[in-house]
Amino acid sequence: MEGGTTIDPQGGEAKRQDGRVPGRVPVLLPLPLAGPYDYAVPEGWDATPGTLVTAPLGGRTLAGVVWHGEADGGVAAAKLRPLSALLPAPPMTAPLMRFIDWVAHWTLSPPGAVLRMALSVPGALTPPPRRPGVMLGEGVDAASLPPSRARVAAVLAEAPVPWAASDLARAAGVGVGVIKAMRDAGLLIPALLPRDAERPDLSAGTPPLLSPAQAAAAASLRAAVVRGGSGATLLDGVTGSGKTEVYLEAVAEAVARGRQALVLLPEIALSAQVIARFRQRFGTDPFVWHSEVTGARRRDTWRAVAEGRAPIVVGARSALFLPFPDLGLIVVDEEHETAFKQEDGVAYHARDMALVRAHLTDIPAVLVSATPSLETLANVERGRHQRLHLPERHGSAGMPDVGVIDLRATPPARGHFIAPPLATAITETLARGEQALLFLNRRGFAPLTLCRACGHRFQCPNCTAWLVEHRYLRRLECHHCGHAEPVPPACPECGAEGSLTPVGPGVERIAAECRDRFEGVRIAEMSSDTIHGAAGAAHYATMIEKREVDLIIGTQLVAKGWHFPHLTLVGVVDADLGLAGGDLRAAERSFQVLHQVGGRAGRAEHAGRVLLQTWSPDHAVMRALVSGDVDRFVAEEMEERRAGGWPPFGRLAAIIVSSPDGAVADEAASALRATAPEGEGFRILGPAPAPLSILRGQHRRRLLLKASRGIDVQALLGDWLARTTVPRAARIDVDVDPVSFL
DNA sequence: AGCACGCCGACT
DNA sequence: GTCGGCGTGCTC
Repeated sequence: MEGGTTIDPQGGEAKRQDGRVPGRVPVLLPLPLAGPYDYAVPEGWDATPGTLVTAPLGGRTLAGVVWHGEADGGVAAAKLRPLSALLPAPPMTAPLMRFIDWVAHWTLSPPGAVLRMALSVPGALTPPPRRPGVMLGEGVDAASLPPSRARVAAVLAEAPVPWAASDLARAAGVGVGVIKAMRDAGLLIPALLPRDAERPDLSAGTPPLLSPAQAAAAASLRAAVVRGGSGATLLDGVTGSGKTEVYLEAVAEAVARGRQALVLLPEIALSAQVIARFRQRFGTDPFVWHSEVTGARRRDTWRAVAEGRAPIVVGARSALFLPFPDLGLIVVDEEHETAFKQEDGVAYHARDMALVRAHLTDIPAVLVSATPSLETLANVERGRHQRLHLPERHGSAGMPDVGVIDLRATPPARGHFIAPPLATAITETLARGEQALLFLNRRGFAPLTLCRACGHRFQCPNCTAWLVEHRYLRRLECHHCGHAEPVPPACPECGAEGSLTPVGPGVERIAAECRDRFEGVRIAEMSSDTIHGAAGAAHYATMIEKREVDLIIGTQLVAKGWHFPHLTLVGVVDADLGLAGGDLRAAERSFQVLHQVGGRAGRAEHAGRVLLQTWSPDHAVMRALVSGDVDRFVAEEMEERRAGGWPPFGRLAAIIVSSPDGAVADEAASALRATAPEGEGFRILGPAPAPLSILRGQHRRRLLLKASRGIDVQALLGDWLARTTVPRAARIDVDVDPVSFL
């Protein structure tokens, strides 16, 4: 619709009623600039909002998006440079542009920094070149050819379209060499392959057999998809209650209506087994998106999403910024996982932003978890989310029997970490021919190495952290910055030989202890040090399933995305580990992890057993795990948060000051303290050194804004930071709704 | 984010 | 006398 024009008294340029000036458009570039830049539109070009363009900036040419809203007009017409080109890519939709602005505002990031996440696909903005293939040459007579060439000709006669050489060779049952030779002989002529233009067929899969409870939940979610419009639903139920089947029905409904569905998973849970469930349900692989999808695959996937050819995308948090033209549903599985929180760059929480994108797109969202976050439960209480609760599935083994081992009463022997009751349980389990799992969320052999002669402790040169011994690699590693050094033969401080002592356990050390204690035991050590990629994971899964392993010793990696049918005992080596540090969510998170890893125990016929080694068996987390009274734990935890004004009943934002120079960091932090706003309903806490006060060579200080829910945190922070001048050499990062307090 | 411009140390 | 270190500032 053409807007009428008025005269702009300032600039003298004709301005239409929509605020846009003919021949001038705002363009958002994928850079951390304060906002869009204005460009001149060459005569006859159609540069409506959302159009992907290239534009000159300084000496280079960048891809960007013609933004919505008014051109800023503050830049003189004479200074404008013309757009370089219109990109042959589908335009960005209005809801995605609004989403990008929203995320930028929420996180106090420049909008261009957010756009960068949506355009982080080099090469995808122009269509890929069509790939070469072959067709049958004119007048080629199959009858006159030798047998293998004749078979190729027959295939081409049957389907006279361009074929990729490899596909043709396979179809004809010949080697690619034959195809090549025929092409060289002129029997086959080059022909470009058509572009992928089809949405894959999703009807070949197997619809599941649902329990009545599942069917009811699925019907409810399907109805929400059919109805359209925004609204979030929490789908919860214990492991094995069949949540995945239920939300896959909602996905099925969305794609059956020709729309797209996005399923977000924490990166760690994007295992081959999860992808396989989608394949089984829909008969074809979903489009997968995460940080390790690179190169041509990444480009093709982005393009397929943008062109609407990708009906189902399963991805990690960054998939939230994909350019879906017709998104109909967003599912966030493992909703409680902290891996959804992006810490560096634009600090956003993918679960929360998924709710925003769904709202702005006017489509439903589903949050899925066996142990929902308090944030989500609070939203259910407030009536903002619906809740669908799945009961335990009929005929399933039920919850494992959870017990604590009080380390005060029955401590492990000196230099050991497995207490007698756990050792006994392992022995019994293995004697029955069943498998056991020992969980310890700590990689390496020992988290600290010290010299018995002089007390020297090995510390990271770049971080406030101990170096972790990795015995197989004979290295000391920092788990924060990647620094690594060989284990020295003598103490670097006092020169004593043979005096270095490991302190505390990591999974490697637990494995060593088990090899000593359980004669002939076959151990699988599972951590990010031993499992590389999907193939590695599959290898372990097969080995365990075929019972080539008796004892699994693993980090958090074993907690998710696995099904171990012969596993009946889970031992948690240090159940207190996650509770240290005074983190706001330590108890909640600890409960979630232990609940999840405990869920690995048990098989179809009978419940498994979980043993928690702890120094504080009376802690609320242990009591909740033992009693299985999750509701009570949640209620108590909620009450504590409510009383203290903590999230989800109050709001937090962290202001992180960092500098290579500690004094500069202090100075900047004091400057912020001095200009800190004061008023009703909020407080500024700090500055304090961050628990990891030096990280990757950066000295860090933290301030915390704690506010009641009515406070406009963004406005408060924006104003505060604008008023404050900090030393050049200091960097200020804001993390709204922080998850980590490190 | 790049890229240019701009002032102080080790080289021919 | 220069080459070049990266601090600071700008790009519609």
